Amino acid sequence: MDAERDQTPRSEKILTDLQDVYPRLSPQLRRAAHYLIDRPDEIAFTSMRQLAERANVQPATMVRLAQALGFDGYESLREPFRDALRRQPAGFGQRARKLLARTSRRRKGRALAQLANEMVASDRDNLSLSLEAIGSDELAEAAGVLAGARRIYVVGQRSLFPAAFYVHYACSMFREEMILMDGNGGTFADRLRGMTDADAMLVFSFEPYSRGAVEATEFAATRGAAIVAVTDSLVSPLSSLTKHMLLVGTDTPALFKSVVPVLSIAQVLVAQILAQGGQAALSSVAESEQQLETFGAYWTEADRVRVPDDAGDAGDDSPGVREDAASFDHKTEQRGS
Amino acid sequence: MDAERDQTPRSEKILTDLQDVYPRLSPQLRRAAHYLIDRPDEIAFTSMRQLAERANVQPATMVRLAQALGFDGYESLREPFRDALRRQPAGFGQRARKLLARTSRRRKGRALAQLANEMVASDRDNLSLSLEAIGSDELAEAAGVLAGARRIYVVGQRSLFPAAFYVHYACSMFREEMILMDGNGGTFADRLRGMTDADAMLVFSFEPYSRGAVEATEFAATRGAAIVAVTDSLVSPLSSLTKHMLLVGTDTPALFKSVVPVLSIAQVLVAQILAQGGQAALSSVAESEQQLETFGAYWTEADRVRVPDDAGDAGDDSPGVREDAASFDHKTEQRGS
DNA sequence: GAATGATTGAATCAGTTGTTTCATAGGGCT
DNA sequence: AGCCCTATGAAACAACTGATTCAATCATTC
Repeated sequence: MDAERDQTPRSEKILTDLQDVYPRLSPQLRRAAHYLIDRPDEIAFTSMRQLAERANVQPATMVRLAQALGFDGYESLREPFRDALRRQPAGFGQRARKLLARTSRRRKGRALAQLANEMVASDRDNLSLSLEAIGSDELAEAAGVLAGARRIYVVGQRSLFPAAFYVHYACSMFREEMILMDGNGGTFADRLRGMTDADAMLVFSFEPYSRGAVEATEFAATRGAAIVAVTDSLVSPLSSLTKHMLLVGTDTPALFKSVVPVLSIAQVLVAQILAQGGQAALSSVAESEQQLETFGAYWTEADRVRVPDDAGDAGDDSPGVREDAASFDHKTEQRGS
Repeated sequence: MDAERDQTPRSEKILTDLQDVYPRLSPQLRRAAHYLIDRPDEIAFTSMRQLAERANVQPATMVRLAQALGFDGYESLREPFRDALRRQPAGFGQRARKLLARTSRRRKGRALAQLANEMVASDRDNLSLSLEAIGSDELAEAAGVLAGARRIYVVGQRSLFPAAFYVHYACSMFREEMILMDGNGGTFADRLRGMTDADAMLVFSFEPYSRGAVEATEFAATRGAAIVAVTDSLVSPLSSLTKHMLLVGTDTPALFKSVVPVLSIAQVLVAQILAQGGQAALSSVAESEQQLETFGAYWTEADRVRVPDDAGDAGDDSPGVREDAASFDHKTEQRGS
């Protein structure tokens, strides 16, 4: 009884079993299992229906999943998770680490580990500081300017190209007339043609300020376009060109500056532009996603290689599927790959 | 560490409050309170009726006790105790839903400001959770694998292309044989030619997993290349293909998933690859930067626009900045430097 | 192309949930 | 005694719980 009290809670075993059985589950059951695997602790508190809703699954599917795992029903599946949570509120990370860790700890790893911790910690700090410094009002105003523009030109070079790309990509899901200023084939400046004062430019630039970004912004200023600049200093070359300047921090223990705060702000901008687009924007997103889906851009569960016989795909462990789960054996379907 | 960011859960406060109020309670309420004080964690899971039975009290008494403490009812009294046990920070999904409902209200600017705050807040949470979940040891090991490879193929599509681009860009500053898998001109797969088991692949992929990323990873696996996958689930299609899987969170109140944690991890990886490159890598960075500078890639102070005709003063320090920056004054002081 | 069987969605079930209501019981006060 | 007010118990409530059933759908095989 109390043999397994210390080490491995029953819930852990269930989760590993779940992963083993996963490839043999039906699509709908997979979706349920997927959610359960990602958020194991939810099941302890959440009711079947709520959980099903969050996993985009019929309520009954949760029961079926539980039964497929050899339990009587949802309630008995939930019990172990409650127990596990009751005795020790350990971190979600512990589990992932346990599952994946085959680490032989090195001495050298210590310094690296500390670097990792410090970098992430400073990103955390930067995030809150940046938003606080900018002020959400100003942010909303900048987003409003962008949302109201005819076209939005997005500029970001080198390490800030990711931010520009992200904004362009995300906004293109619900909005036309997004222009990303990449330098593909040396056509950087060409894109600026046709810019008017009805347009807006969103520019990301940190020190050292890349020439292209600055010049593009200057050009936009002469055309009378509204400019929103995400930059790192009040005396950045962009500051004299715009009323909407969003200052973000970049401090990090690492050699390169951190782009995390920029991307966070970029995401907020996108969300606010989206919000100002109203219902039309939302349905545009849905439409875009659906289009991508029918286009086959996404990998689907149907593409997963199914293992007909016993074979743990998770690795060399072969932790042994619980015998109750043997009820999957008859489901030996192999889909077209 | 700061993983214990809840220094004082609300549930603790409730318990001390309970003890304070205790003497003023009626006999029946005391009995209920007594049981609650002795077994505080029971309330998180047990139903009102069951709890009442164990405490030898009427079911309604539990409600009355909750109300006596200032809560709406048993449910709202239970919430803090559940939160305390919960591993993840309080309900992302819940917050998102609340936010969505709120957005439809008339005070739009208010909602936008709150959206910004909550997005950044959840990014913050995601950062620490992700690093904790991954574990710095594993992170260092993954970086070691990449650093030791002959070539590094970097894969990331759609919203995760920023991460791939960043890693490629940053690592190219100190390392050769970096290959970014962009789809420029439809040449996505072509880049994989020549991959051997001496190489490594760094792939970013979240749900919905883009087909190209998965297929590229599968190909790399057949070639025997080392694979480091940054993904969002233990049952992601990449999980069966690699030993080095780095799990990161993506929760955000906004419509799109957050890429911030991914980029943070990407930065850490870059820093660690750089660190393992030693002095040679460092000087490579310096060299690269210098080369960029002489190449004129960066804007310099000498390039600052002088105000030619209007508003007389054309001082070379920072003439145009002043008046525009006046509107930012209050922000400046908050931020410090 | 029809037949088969697994898989799914919707409706439905009895039981339980948290909460409210109401009537009774108790105890202090004039 | 009377009255008033709180405390308590019991019942009723609507909403929700987990679970079951059945028809429709899908993919596969003959």
